[in-house]
Amino acid sequence: MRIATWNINSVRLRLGLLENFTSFFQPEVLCLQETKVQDAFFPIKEIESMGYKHVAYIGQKSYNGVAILSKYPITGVFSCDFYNQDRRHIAGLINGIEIHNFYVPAGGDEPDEKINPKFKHKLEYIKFIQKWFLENRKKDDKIILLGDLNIAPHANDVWSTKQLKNVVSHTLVERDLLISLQESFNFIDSARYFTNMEEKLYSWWSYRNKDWRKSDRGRRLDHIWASSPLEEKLRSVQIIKDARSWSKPSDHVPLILDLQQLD
DNA sequence: ATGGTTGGCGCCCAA
Repeated sequence: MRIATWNINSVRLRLGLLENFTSFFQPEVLCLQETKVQDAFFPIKEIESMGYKHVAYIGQKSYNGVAILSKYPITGVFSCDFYNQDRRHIAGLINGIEIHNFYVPAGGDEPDEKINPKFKHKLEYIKFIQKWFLENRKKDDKIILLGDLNIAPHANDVWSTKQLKNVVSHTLVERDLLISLQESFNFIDSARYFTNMEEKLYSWWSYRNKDWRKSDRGRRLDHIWASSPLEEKLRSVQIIKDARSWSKPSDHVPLILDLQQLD
């Protein structure tokens, strides 16, 4: 089974790119973040015509919004309001795996929770996710946790760990919280499972860099984690870097995880 | 140290 995640930064604006991506890479399951559309206006017909007959989505006007597009049935769909009314989470069961799609708050500019409520929100959001999994799920459940987690946890998940140490997404408090969430539930960081820690890995390049490929000031903000019962099923991970140079791109590129056919 | 760009919406906010 091929599972992908992509912060698409407006699903309606990028239906053409979505069509190109899905027809070329053929993910059976695709999780989107920042759909930026209310449910009444979600482009369900267009997405069904791309082959995704099972779609779960929850959105709001202008901001946030998440969706799961699937070629297999989705059951038990739910969304947690972890903190406020933001539409940042949707989950469902597909082929025996519970898939959790997250859009973690970006956290604003100032990495100080005393003066920046957005940063406080972000830290609390990660703690909330951790608490929820520890209280509601077991480590031997088959779970995929993926999405735009808006944190680059390791030194080589950013272009310069020194220059970004006080930049929201790579501060020590964020990195520690994300790694704590991962380790407390024995989640496997699938991209790092297949690529050693010394190698740079990015999934996001700012719109503000004129020549993003040349400067290559990226960050790995998007993740696909698997619970330990899925370890033997992990086959490969791809980060579709070329997507950043498509016409009218998202600032995030898709990640793809291939799992061995599940029985 | 600063500013750079994008999307959605509506005359600015969030990223």
